[in-house]
Amino acid sequence: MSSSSRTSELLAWYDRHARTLPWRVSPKAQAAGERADPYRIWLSEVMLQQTTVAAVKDYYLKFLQLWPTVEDLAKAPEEDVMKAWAGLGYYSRARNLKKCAETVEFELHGRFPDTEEGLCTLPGIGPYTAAAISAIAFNRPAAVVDGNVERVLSRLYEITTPLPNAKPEIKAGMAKLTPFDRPGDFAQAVMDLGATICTPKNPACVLCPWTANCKARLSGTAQTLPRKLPKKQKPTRAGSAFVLLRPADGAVLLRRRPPKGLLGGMTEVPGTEWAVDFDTASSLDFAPVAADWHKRLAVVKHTFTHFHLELTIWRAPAPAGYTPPEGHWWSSRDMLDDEALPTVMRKAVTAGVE
DNA sequence: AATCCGTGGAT
DNA sequence: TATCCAAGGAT
Repeated sequence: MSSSSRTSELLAWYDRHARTLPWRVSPKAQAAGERADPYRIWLSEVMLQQTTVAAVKDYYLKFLQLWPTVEDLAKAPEEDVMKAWAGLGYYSRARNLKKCAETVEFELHGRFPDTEEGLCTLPGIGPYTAAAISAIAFNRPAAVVDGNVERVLSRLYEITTPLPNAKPEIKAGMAKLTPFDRPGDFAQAVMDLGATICTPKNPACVLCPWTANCKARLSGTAQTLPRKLPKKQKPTRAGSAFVLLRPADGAVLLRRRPPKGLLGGMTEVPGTEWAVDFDTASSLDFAPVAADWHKRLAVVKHTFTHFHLELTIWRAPAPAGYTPPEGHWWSSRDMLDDEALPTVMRKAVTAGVE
């Protein structure tokens, strides 16, 4: 079995089973002359970083409607971009998305680089995304390696070296397999295979176009691959959040988080620091204003990438004559949906007002 | 090199 | 309920 034969078998499978996705130009449409738009491919790839297709779809369509071209996005207020991204997570992606759009529009005459090297210099574009854009949007034979490809190839070649140590070997294997003809379709084919057939648990090997020459399948180890280095457990941090309500209409006091770090640049209700050894008893020392604070019964629980959070929620009506300090503002109930509130803060607001 | 950075669905 | 993990990148 030559690698070129494997390649054509998978492309034939892709011609029949390619998923229909909003950002994808199907093999049939390509045959009819339609070409991928680099802006749309880039936008989808950034959104898809560490994020499921299902979670991305609505955000992608919303972004495309708000900003149909890289010029539109480059000229948009960053605040609007953060609001549109709110809830999707990994908010540095949104800030880098905006920066990248500005670079492409104002320094590169509105055109994305077509090589991996050129793409890699742009904010928010790393080795995976550069290869994906190069292959899918510009038809260049780049070796695209994401989590799906790592899983599929570690099984195909029965690579037992744990990730991430196995990455160079997998990258080399993908480079060997990737054809000069239809490299973008091939990359998407391997990713579709990983997403629909060669899944982490209970892979559907009987449906796989590569089943006959998959080493792990033949030796019965597919389920156990890829191996991964053990990850350390998450500590639990605690803190308090303060939901201050404007007596007249119930508007909620909000403020902006610092531009970098966790939830950087996003909107929040005022709160304490989050720490493992947090002392809830002293919470009110950190309240935005002296008021008639009452602790809510429900504690908001939320899990981030590297820690669990238990957030105690306090509520109070704003004292007479209170005006929001610098960097704070009132958000009326019907405006809350439009704020750049990350999910944990939506939970906090909900727990505070209900 | 190791750590930081969200979220929600599947199991 | 707890864990995994999904089209990773920046520092």
